[in-house]
Amino acid sequence: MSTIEKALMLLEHFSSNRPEIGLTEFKTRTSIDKGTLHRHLTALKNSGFLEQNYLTKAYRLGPAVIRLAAVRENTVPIVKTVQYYVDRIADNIHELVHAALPQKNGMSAIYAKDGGYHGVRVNFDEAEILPFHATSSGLALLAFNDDTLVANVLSKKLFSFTDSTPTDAADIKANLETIRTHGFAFTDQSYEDEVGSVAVPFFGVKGDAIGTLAIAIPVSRINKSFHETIIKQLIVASTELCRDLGGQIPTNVATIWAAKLEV
Amino acid sequence: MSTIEKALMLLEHFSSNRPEIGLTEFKTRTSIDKGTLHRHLTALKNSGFLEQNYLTKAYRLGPAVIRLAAVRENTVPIVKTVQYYVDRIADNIHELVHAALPQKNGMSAIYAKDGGYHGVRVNFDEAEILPFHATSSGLALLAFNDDTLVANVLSKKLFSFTDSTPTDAADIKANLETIRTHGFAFTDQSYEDEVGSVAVPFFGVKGDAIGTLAIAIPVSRINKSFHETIIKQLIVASTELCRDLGGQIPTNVATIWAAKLEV
DNA sequence: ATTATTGGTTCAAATAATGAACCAGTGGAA
DNA sequence: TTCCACTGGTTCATTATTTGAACCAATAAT
Repeated sequence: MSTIEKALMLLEHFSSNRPEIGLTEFKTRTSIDKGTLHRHLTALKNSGFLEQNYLTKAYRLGPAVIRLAAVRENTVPIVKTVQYYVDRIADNIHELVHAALPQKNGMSAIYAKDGGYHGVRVNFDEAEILPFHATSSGLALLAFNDDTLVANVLSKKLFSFTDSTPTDAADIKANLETIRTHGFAFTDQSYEDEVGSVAVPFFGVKGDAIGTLAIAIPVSRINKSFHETIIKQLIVASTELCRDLGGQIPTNVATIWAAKLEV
Repeated sequence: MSTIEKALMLLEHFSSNRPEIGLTEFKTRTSIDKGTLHRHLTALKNSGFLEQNYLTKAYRLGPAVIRLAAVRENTVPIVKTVQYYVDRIADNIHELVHAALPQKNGMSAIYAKDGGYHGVRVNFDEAEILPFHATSSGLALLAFNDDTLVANVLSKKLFSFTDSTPTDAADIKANLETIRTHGFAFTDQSYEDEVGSVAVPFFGVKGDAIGTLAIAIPVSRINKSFHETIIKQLIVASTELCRDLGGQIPTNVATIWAAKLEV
């Protein structure tokens, strides 16, 4: 792996829950040598990707990422486009809805809205990395993306987050096949206890999954008819979203989805 | 310079006006060897910072920057905070207002609003790099930031964008001194012909300039009383913005600004 | 006063980056 | 069809950078 990739991997450790990370914490999290780490962090700082809390010396993300995101969003306005649909679904079904994009080691929610007025809520950390194998977003993306990504993900150690996290590569492969025939993915407490989720992919110009729309619900509130409602909402939204983004829904997926909507 | 920094410098070439760049175009723009370039671009692609147009093979910014910007904005919500003030000023004075943050080689507008209903408008490319020495944003930031940044900027070749671009280091140093005593910066067609601009800094926790609020106007519409109005608006907004961000206005600046507002 | 913990630095050894020359595919132009 | 020019991409010996164990300095805790 190149030095560049090693350095950029460091940025993956930041999330809304962990906005600042010191040198020593990086060392424990990555088991990279302190000298090397310091050099990399300094390089990222010099490039504006990190800045340092001048009191604690801990590193946090810098202003360069703001500029780049603005350019990216001007080029491919996914976030802006996605917001409309997430809001709409959240308002309709009164649950936590989010859209996520694939990153190197999992999905990252780029926008979320909790349309709920329930006592029990799903806790959600925006911009956290959601592992591919344990979340409906991740599985939905894997199922409709390159096989190379699947192979890559399954070749690594699959961490177990709850008692229900699937960690067997063969099981997951079989599940992906099921997801492909159903046109959506769902999980039952595979990432967090008491939380289930449903996700559909949305597609890019090549007809490959470029992101997902998903809903997370306390398992206590899931039942069959609600499940069906959710899936229909997701399918309709993803279809419109693909149109907005100039993406192409693969014909077999389009057929499956059309059938789901008729029921 | 480290390999990491060299690779990350490549990302600076992207802007809203130039969202996709191919290998050969990179080569002409950077005069880095093609082999090296390809390795770097691939590393950035593997890390999610770039992706490739599958038809043209040109590179564009990838989804990783979206996630990082979301984390950064959750940590330090500058963009969101700044929008309110930019909008307010734009609505008041009916001109093009923007807020900018320092990057490695210049300022980058993170938000802009054109409050104008004029026939003549200032053209503006969001997320473009605005050179420190030729724009009021850049000068305002230099004047109220570290001397090391100033030295760094002035040590490089100062490109001339118009006949009025200041390119003499001594002249600029003198101008920065003036800016410090006035509490704001202005330029007259130093970056684009027919366009003048005024900028004030806003400050971080250490009392150092961390960004700027600025207004760009066709020179034909500038006159003394309008100039004064603009400066007052900028000063008030920056003061409130610093409060919102937990920043500290250096006492000497606060004194100068207070005097300006009384006139 | 002592120890543990933080961030940061050094320099020989190990490794990865470099770049000139190469290959392969595509789109005209003769 | 053939040729040329222009893409993006690859190779491998040479070269330069990265690496990491040991070190330093400053601060916080005992």
